[in-house]
Amino acid sequence: MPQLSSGGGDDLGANDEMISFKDEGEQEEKIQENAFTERDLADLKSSLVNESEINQSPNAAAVRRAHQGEQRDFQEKHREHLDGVSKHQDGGMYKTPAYPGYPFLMLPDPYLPNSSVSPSSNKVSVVQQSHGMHPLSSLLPYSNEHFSPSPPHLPTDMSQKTGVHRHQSQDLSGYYSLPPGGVGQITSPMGWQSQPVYPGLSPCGFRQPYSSNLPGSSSYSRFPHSLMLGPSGMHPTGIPHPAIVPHTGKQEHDQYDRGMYVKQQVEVKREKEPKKPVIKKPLNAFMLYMKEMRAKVIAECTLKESAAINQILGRRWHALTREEQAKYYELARKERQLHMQLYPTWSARDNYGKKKRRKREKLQDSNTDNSL
DNA sequence: ACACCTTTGAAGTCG
DNA sequence: CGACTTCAAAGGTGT
Repeated sequence: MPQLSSGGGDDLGANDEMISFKDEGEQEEKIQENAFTERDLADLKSSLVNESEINQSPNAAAVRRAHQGEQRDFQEKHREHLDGVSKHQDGGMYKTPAYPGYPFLMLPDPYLPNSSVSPSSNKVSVVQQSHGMHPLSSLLPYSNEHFSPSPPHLPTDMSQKTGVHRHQSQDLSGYYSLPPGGVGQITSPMGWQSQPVYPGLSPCGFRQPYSSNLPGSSSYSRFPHSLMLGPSGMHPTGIPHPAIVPHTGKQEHDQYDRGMYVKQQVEVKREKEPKKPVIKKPLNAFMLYMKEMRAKVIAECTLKESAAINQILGRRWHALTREEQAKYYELARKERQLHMQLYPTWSARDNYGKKKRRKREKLQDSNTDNSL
């Protein structure tokens, strides 16, 4: 498991099984397509192999359905793909320009092992613009300069655990023009608004039947300026902060993904006294990947159960190359940095006990039992 | 209404 | 320092 945060020693460049895909150009494109198909087939195989173990879970039926759906889908896709490959010259299922609207990945990847990564090598199938705007759009404002100081393969400031200080305005100001006073007027070139930055995009040739699923508000920057937020976590501009959930007793996971504007405005009216907003944890690499890929998996597998989807995504995550994963690790790292910058006093501890209260109570019960 | 499921990774806690 | 726990997203499902 590649851990970029593990001190930079991770030899992301030391690609073992994927090294054979390093060819450039069209050849690589074809090969990557094949790789994708093979990966999916591997997934398919593993799903078949793992079926017995999956059956043991309560979600077995759902998962089985998921796998069957995936299997069916993959088989069809594979068939199509084979046809496509034979016809392929100007792009098959995964055309090169499939990600024209994903600026972040269009950026050079100096933090990747092979900074020579060509645009085509960025054709991470996972990174498609299925949303109105990329969920990680908060990171779009990051400039290349931010990446540059880091070693080609790993940033030196990866040591959040060891050395990252909460205040890194110096660091951040490199790509966020921070006022002396702190995180102020961070202006994003993309804006946080989910403008149809990539209008009509249908990358990867994937159908996008999720318009209802992907409202315009789905991808605001996760961490805009908290300091500018109003009492309800609302940015003065009217843009809510994705990491801040108005405390409504129960945390709304989808607060920022589904009509949160309206929702929050209604709540603002309803709630007269400002309640303490809940600042959520920054998403890790896998969470970012899941967020990105969920819709795709749903489309492919006609699944809805998140548990099953997450299983698939977990397998696909492992099937990713290190380079592909590295992008998400880097995004996650930046999310954490930004989170730290925006909420210097926040700690993950703050949200402890808000979800698994029962477990804790259970533990406490057992403790008290022991003490008795 | 709310916990659970399911995944990985980060961060917190504890011994 | 290692092992363990909790939370982050998501939405169907079960109580």
